[in-house]
Amino acid sequence: MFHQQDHLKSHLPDSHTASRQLFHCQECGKQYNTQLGYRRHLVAAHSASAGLPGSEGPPSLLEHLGSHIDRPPPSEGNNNTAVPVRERKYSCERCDRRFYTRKDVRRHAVVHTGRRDFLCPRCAQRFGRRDHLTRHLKKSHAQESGLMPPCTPSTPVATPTPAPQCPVKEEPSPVVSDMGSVSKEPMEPFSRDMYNSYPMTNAVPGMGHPHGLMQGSLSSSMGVARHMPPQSSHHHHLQPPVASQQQQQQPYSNMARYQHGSTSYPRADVDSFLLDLQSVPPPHLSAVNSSTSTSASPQREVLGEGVGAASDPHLLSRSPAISSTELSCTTNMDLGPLLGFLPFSLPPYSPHMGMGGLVMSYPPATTTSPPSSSSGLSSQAPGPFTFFQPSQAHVPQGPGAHNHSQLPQAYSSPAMSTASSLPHYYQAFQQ
DNA sequence: CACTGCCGCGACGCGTGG
DNA sequence: CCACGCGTCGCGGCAGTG
Repeated sequence: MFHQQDHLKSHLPDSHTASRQLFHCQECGKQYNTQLGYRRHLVAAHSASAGLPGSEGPPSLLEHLGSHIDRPPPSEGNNNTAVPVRERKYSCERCDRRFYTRKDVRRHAVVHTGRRDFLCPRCAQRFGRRDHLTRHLKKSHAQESGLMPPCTPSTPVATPTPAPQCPVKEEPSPVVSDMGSVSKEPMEPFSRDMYNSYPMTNAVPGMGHPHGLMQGSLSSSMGVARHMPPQSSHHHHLQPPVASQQQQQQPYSNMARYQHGSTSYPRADVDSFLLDLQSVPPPHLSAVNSSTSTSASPQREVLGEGVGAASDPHLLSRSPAISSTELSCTTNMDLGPLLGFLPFSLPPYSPHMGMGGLVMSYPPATTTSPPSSSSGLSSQAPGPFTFFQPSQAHVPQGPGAHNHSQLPQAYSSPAMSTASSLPHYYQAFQQ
């Protein structure tokens, strides 16, 4: 709703076209989707330094951040302070940032890897940390889920999936490349190594790198379907100058909007996409996984199967039986792009998802539920969808059954076999 | 020591009032 | 067109637990 016409005008170009202008900070190279954002940045980050010396050129974002972080805290300023100085003895190999604890360093690694293994089952947003996903769910989907924040143990678990988290192991997220641009140096080598195991963009088309997705189905389903008038669909292919440059790293056409700090896809876009998705028969999903997840990307194995697969995620993920059920639904549509995309970026937006393994119980009310069904997806989709599955490990539980014990296997892939038993963070380091 | 989750801060996108 | 305020996300610090 826009009360003024000019508001609508300004809204449209900004929010629904890929061709919108990007604002580039000359000093640090950061990009902004909005002029406001750019201005704020200038004020906050460079107003003071405008006249200051010291800028030896545009520092990378990480370096820039590091400069702040490494700066001794106020109390630390003086060595003579009564308060014992706490030192950050653990430093990041990739950016020299220092942390108080080792675990902080590990967690920090996500910044470099750009990995976002935690996928929101409800909106396809991805997060690099579990707690971020938790927070997101609580804040953004609390009411939707109606029940509660999925994460809460209190959740009545019809389905053994208390945890909404769906670690999607594997896949370099769009952010990664973004990160690379931001933190030039440290990032480069690292990310490369990091993703050796999973070829980034083109190597494995089937993998459905998010980018690919964006270009293909996603873009079409997203912008075109709802936000954009049919004629404007071409916007998705337009590249902002900056974006084009990035495109090498990130195949997405729309990348520009999605990168930059926040990985989150514009909600509106996501919503529309999801809606679109709903309109599409779920079957494609199944098709996808068979083609992509299992074969194309071994790594991206299923995490854990939802309820059905609970007993044996592995089986589920590859189970022919399952696929057969899925196949029954398959259509002839060329879902390649979409499929590829799905696993990484979007969960099938349907109630089914929830049922399957997601921790959260979605309101059954979801209007458009593809016929195929509820039982279907959750149980059947071993493929990409499994990503959405809650690591059922959480559920049943016992102390023994815990993420780490089960998920890893699920994740395991030839390439990452060693990582399988490792915690998420460790996996991030796997090379 | 590892892992998880909460908290606070800073930053950005977006909608809206002036 | 500009500026403000809100909502959300990224990130680091840190406490709790096993």
